[in-house]
Amino acid sequence: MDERRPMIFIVDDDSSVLTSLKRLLKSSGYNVAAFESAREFLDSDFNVDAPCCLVLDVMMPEMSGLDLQEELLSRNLPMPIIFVTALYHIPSSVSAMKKGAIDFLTKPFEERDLLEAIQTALQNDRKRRSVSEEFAKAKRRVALLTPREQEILSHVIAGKLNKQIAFDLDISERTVKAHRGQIMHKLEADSVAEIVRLSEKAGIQPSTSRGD
Amino acid sequence: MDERRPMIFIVDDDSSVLTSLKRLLKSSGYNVAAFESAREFLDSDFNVDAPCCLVLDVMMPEMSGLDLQEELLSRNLPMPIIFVTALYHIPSSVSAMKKGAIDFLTKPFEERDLLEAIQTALQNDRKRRSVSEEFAKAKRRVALLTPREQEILSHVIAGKLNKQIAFDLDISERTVKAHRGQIMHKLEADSVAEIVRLSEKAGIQPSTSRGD
DNA sequence: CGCCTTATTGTACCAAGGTACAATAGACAA
DNA sequence: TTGTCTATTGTACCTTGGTACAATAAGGCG
Repeated sequence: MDERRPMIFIVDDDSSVLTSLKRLLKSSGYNVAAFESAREFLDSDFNVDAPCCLVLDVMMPEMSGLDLQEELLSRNLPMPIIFVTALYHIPSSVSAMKKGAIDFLTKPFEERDLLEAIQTALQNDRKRRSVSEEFAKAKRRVALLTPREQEILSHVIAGKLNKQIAFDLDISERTVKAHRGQIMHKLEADSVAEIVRLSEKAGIQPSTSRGD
Repeated sequence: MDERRPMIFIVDDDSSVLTSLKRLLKSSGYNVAAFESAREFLDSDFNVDAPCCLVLDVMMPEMSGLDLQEELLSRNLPMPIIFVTALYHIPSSVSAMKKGAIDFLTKPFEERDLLEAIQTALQNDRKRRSVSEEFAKAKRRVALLTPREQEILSHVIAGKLNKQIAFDLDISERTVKAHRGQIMHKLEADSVAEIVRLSEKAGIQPSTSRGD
């Protein structure tokens, strides 16, 4: 369970708010990086290898907090966002929440609420990271297989007999066995059950009777 | 893909709003049931077997829309909710969204926005129903197995050899084979891959080497 | 041109899964 | 008590999976 210290990014065009938030979060034990604009944040290296989240002001010149959220989504850069705003505009808050924001706090807000939201956000990010790591690991494993082996794999996890696979691919049963041996070895698995689960995590679809 | 006609529930203490919403939604082709209070709705038979959602007013005497949302959640009665409100209160909207509301519309709202939200809500409900039906189906299948058979099953989907299962449970390999045959037959499966997938859907955990 | 990877196949053998044809024993209900 | 369900086990046999011992052939690369 060794884990890097969580990192909180803050983006707010009001430098006094930025400073006080920074102080608050640092004193709460977080690593903090503060930015005065969305652009500045986007140009930074926010793709850190630690659980993180973004505390984001809504109203900012040039690129608003909502724009930044949109930008991160379209670039497929997952980042839990906690909005803070002095603007009381329900459609904004609803839109932000629909797009996955963790919370939407109106200034002035309780420190406790922000810290709680951050806890939630970090927990989300940890979860997302672990799921995505699981997925990547499974993909890496499967990537060790040759295309032909992956083809055989999709038949194996469909529960087909070697005989059937051989027929489907028009090769000998012996060849299927050879590939299958390679698959089990490369995936470091020693049962069909294991490779079924691994394949599911990797998103491999079982072949449907007809050649896929 | 035969499916019952979607059902929209409306709860609003303002009977004129209720009437006009009812008319709008009926004319859009939905079945509609309207209620003047949360309590009335809760006392009704809203557990229909069709995709549905709830259009819910926030401000109501006795039990507010948010209270009703909370009540449904705590009773584990899933129902996509679209809030409509004349109250401009961001924390309410954020809270509602955090608790899974589909949308939170402020009056007056565009008909189009409501209809779109309803589309989304119904799509959500269809998805939820299909997932939950898949789950129930898998559970029903597994429920056909005797406790002992389920025990064997958890070992089988862990990828264990009959020999190992026999050792773990201190029975003969022949007995394991007998149970295994029963399992395959009752689950109408003809490969380990199939029962691994079925078991996953049913939430059966593979046994960890030690007797579970 | 050799070397490596990949795909293919063969023979032979053993281990594992599955089943047909059984029997025994306990629990529980009609 | 009798019958059914469940769990258990045995013997014998066949199928399937897996592997050890290979060999052949095509394609890419230094």
